[in-house]
Parts: sequence; structure tokens; C-alpha cells
Amino acid sequence: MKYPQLKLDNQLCHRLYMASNGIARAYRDSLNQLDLTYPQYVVMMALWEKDQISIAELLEKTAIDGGAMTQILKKMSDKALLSITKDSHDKRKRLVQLEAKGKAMQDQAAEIPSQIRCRFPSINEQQALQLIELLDLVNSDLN
Amino acid sequence: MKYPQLKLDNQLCHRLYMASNGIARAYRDSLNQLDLTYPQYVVMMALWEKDQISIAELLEKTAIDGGAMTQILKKMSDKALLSITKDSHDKRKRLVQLEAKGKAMQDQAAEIPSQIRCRFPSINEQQALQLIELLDLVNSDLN
DNA sequence: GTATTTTAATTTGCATGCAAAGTATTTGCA
DNA sequence: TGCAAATACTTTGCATGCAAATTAAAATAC
Repeated sequence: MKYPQLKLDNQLCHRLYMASNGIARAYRDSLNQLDLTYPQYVVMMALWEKDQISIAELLEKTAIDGGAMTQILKKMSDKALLSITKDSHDKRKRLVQLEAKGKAMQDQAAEIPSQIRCRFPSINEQQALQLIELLDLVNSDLN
Repeated sequence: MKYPQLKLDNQLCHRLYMASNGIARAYRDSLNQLDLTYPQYVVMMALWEKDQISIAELLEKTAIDGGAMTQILKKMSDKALLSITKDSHDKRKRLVQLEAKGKAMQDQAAEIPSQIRCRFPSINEQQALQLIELLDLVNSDLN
């Protein structure tokens, strides 16, 4: 190997790639029970925190791609989890609000984090917090 | 907010999601110059480390999905970066080997890691190593 | 006040990630 | 030996992530 910096084992990015895909995979069983995909779950979490927000605000909170968001919201609207209305003050904007089914789902979803936590016994609480701190540093350099 | 464990701000998974997508985005400019996507770059790194390996071995090293790998290798083969041959000892297997163009690309690729490193000034070397350690713990619990 | 620019979303085309089904081969075991 | 399981891949269908083009409406400029 001519260049050690090209070894897969030295790539932070590849570990992130594996961890991100792997954790999303770990959520799958729990989310299937709610008939949600991972990005749809992220949208739900954003709305449970703050309902009645514009799509732009939802994009900012979730960091989901705009093009994908249109499709995701359409599917979630079809499932009666939320509805989308035009903003009367600014007709460019559209507002997203939870429907009854979407609000009710929150109680079941509240069980998910602890279910997922069990799948990662190698990491203790302190390490999890440390990981969050470091990822926040990475994310602060993005965009 | 009824359930603090559902706050986006408390989700390790969401930070991983943002970091993974963001870093892949950071690679894009550099990789475009080599006409590679990020997963294709991962395949190249795996092959620069060890050439002439089966697709199964490539899947294991890269953690790329098997179904996607078929398509990725087809495109890379079309670009003359590599070629695929049947294993004469086990006709189920196919062996992947670098072509001249793929081998030559390594010198240019060797510049990429430092280019990417510059995009993350908020993280120092020690923190990067710590992040790698923690992600290895996460990944050890996967699958 | 109308033209230009900016903002908010949607649409389109391409490249995965993933699950599930399908196709060859090879193993293993009765 | 003969055949059911296991292996190694490929294919298919669906859901994003992303860039670029498009549309509609609001904000600015002149």
C-alpha cells in the first residue's frame, strides 16, 4: 500500500458511513411497527417538538433533502399522519401540521429510543455523550 | 414536549445521519474530479489495499450493499477502472481486479484525504482519533 | 410601478441502501 | 450417488440523497 492515508482503516468517513447505515438499520424493526421509514420518523420527531411549521423550517430542523422532503411529506399525508396547507400570508410557503393519527403515534414512538439503546451495549452513557459532542463539532463545520 | 427522549436534539442517530451525509457531500468536489461517487471511491480504496478479491470479500471490506455493489461494479467496469472475471475454482464467485486506469488513479486520490481534512477545522487530530474509537464501538455492536 | 432578484417548493434524473425473490454452483449429508 | 441446504451473486421494487432545472410568489431595485 503506497499511501497509508488511503487505507480504509484510516478513514473516519467510512466509519461514519457504516455507523449511520447500521444505526438506521437498527431502527428498522421498531419503525416498521409504526409503518415509518427513518426519515419519516425524523419528520415526526420534528413535528412533535413543534407543530405547524413551514416546510423550510422542517428542512432546517431535519437536514433532509428538499427534493426528498416533498415525496416524504406526500406519503405521510397519504397515511393521514399530517396535512399540508398553504400559508395565507405568504403563498409560496406551505405549513405542515400533525393529524390525530400522527399525534397519537407519539406514545408508541416514545418506546423506541430505549429499544435502540439496548442494541448498543458496547457504549456507555458517557461515551454516548462524548460521541454526540464530537459529532456536533463535525456538523458545525458542514455546509 | 411530552417525551424528552424524542427530541431531535437528543438523538445520536440524527447527528450521525447529518454527519455521514455531510461528509459525503464534502468529498463530492474532490471525487467529481476523478469521476467517482463516494461508494465507488470506497471500492477503489479497498482494491488499492488488496487487488484480485472476490465480490464477497469486497462487500465485507466496504460494507456496501450487495445489490448496489453489482451496479457499482458494472459502472466502474464500464469506466475501465476494473474488470471482473469468473473464479475458475468456484464458478459462483467473481474476482475483481484493477485495470491500468484504476491503478493510475491512486496517485491523484492520495491528495484527497488532506483536502477533506481542511474542511473540518473544528476537530483536532486527537478528537478525530477519539471519534474513530467511539465509532468503532458503535460499529462493533452492529449486525 | 415594472423589471430583476430572491425565496419556497416541486420536479426530474441519477446513484445508492435495502429487502426479497431468483439463479447458478457447491456443499453436505443421508 | 442423489438431493436438500448453503453460498455467491444478480435482479427488482421502493425510498431516499443530491444536483439542476422549473414554477410561483414575494421582495428589491431603479
